[in-house]
Amino acid sequence: MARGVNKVILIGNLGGDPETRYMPNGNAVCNITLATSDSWKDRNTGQLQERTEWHRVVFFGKIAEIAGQYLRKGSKVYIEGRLQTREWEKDGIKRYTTEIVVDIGGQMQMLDGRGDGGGYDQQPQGGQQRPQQPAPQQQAQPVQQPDYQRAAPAAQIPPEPAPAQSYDNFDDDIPF
Amino acid sequence: MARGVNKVILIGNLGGDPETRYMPNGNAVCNITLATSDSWKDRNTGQLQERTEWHRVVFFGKIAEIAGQYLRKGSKVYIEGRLQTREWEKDGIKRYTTEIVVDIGGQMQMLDGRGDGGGYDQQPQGGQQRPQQPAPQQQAQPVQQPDYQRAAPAAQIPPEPAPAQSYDNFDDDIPF
Amino acid sequence: MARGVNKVILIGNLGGDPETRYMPNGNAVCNITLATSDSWKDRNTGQLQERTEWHRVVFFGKIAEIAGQYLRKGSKVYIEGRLQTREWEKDGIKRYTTEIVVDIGGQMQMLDGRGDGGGYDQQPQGGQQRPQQPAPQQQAQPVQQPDYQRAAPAAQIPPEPAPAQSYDNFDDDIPF
Amino acid sequence: MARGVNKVILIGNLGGDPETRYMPNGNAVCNITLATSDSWKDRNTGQLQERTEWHRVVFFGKIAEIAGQYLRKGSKVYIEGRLQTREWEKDGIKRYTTEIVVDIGGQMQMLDGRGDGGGYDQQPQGGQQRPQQPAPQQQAQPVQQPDYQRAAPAAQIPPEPAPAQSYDNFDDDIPF
DNA sequence: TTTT
DNA sequence: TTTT
Repeated sequence: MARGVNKVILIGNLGGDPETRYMPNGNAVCNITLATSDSWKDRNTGQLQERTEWHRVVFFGKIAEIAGQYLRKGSKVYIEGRLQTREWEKDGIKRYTTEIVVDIGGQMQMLDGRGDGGGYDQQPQGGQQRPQQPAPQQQAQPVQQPDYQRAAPAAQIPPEPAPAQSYDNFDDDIPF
Repeated sequence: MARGVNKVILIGNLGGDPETRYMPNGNAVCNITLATSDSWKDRNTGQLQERTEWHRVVFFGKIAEIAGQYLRKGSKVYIEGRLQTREWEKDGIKRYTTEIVVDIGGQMQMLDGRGDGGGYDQQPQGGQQRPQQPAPQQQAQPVQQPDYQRAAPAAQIPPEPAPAQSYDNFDDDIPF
Repeated sequence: MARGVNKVILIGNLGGDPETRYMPNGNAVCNITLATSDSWKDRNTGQLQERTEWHRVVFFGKIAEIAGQYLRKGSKVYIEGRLQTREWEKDGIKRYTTEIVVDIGGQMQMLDGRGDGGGYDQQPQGGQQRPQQPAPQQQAQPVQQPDYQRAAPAAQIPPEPAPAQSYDNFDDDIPF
Repeated sequence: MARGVNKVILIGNLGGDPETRYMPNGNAVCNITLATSDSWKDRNTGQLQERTEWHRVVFFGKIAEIAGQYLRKGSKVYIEGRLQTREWEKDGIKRYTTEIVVDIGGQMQMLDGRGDGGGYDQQPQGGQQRPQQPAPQQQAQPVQQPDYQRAAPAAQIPPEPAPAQSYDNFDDDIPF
């Protein structure tokens, strides 16, 4: 149940390799940082400005395993998740960090054509090793290039023809 | 698995009561039409123009049951689904209809404060009756105001403090 | 120009009245906090859990004026913006706050049927007064229930007929 | 103004080269077809199924010129637009076609790393020639790899640190 | 810390 | 008609 909508959609590049860890129950958690960039012309100087926004993304569960396996530093990726802010403390001072959580309700889509992470290598990424005991059923699953969050579509789905619209009789009062 | 993203987000009002039917296997299918409206000033005449777009939305599965149960003509609703075009034939002529499919990968959120459909009555909606034999487990589920597609969130969730940003030292070259 | 996508979509309720201020150049800035809620059943205890996520939303420009004018504590609203993290300092310690920025590239949509803020009163909201000198042209604009970000649509817009799909010949291997 | 939300987000590949035409007033219109694919395992046979959905996308205005210039058959692209259904007639029979309209309120983002269309060549695309008389100002604009719909961001935007969350004390009742 |  |  929910009262509200909390949705984040990002397309960006990884600032570093993903970091995957495992919880005591065997569930995976994978962290990445994602850069999205804007550039615009300064109104006064006319100079081209650029600004990069960095996002903290955390994957949970099966999607975390695949993120850790296929993404690499530099990978371009589509992310759909939700905003979540958590509290932490340093030197007795409370701080807050906002993350984009991607779990069963989210989506991840690699955008590097090759089907790899677009990164440096394809070795299973380092970091904390998966505990061997728990959650053996997840290891068994041969994870291919995934989707997540995609139900099987309905029965038929033919392409949709129709003549291109004629705009010849349009006047100035139209679509833009 | 998916190679691509196919997402539709709508907020609008139902043009009529939902129509729910059941497939041979007991699964529910619910159809609604949804109106979204735009208005704008004609560039030439300066007159206020209005245009309503009508969308065909089809729910599948458990979310179809809840849509049929809670939505009514006039209800305001948030919909998240995917585009799908299907072929059909009339008088030997092929036609195509594009619908917004909402199933396990989608979301529905009622936006009428009361928690009912915002519509005329609250009687279980008519139309085809659910077959009594199949899928009895779904009848057992006491469906409250639903969400769908929402995993249990992470552990803590504190409000987030921070002073409002000072914009006093801003010049003209900013956010807009 | 952009290299990436940075989009946030929220539907929630305001935790308090909006706070509007004006920058030296006359541009408005409006801050709100928005709550989105999730509830779910604890897997172990079966108890219903609830968690509220609080979001800091900041409007800029014309949309800030309308947000400040129409939204109130408790208002339900649809927001489309982008994530942005800014640095600030307290007691010599750097902190970071993530906000959802809504400006010309974003959207706001009130979801309280009445067309008012759904809140307590309809008085022009207090807080910092608008400076009288700059940007007088914006005061002149009679702001109705707004949209933003909506181009005039194309010429015609008929409702769309088509027979409902027959699912009678479906087997178990379908849409969900 | 709008009463409702009508948003489509697609990531897919072009089925053919874009077709650009110009309206009498000099405004560009560009049509593409976009494929999004799903694959899933048949529940009964266990076989991998695939289904491609084809979308008709129409760009208007400046974004149409850039789409026509940079996109090619096979290009991967992110699209944000709105649903619109238009009526047309053939043999005295009314038909309806649903398109995704991308104009000033939408967005386009090329996802082929190279910065070209990812397609076959980079020659200015054929089709109807732009009329030389009207809208000369648009020809003057040196269109680079665009964004659209992106306002200049706020003043500062530093990266956001914080220690990675410790999940060691988590039990089974968490994020997924 | 990414990318073009 | 695309892509992997």
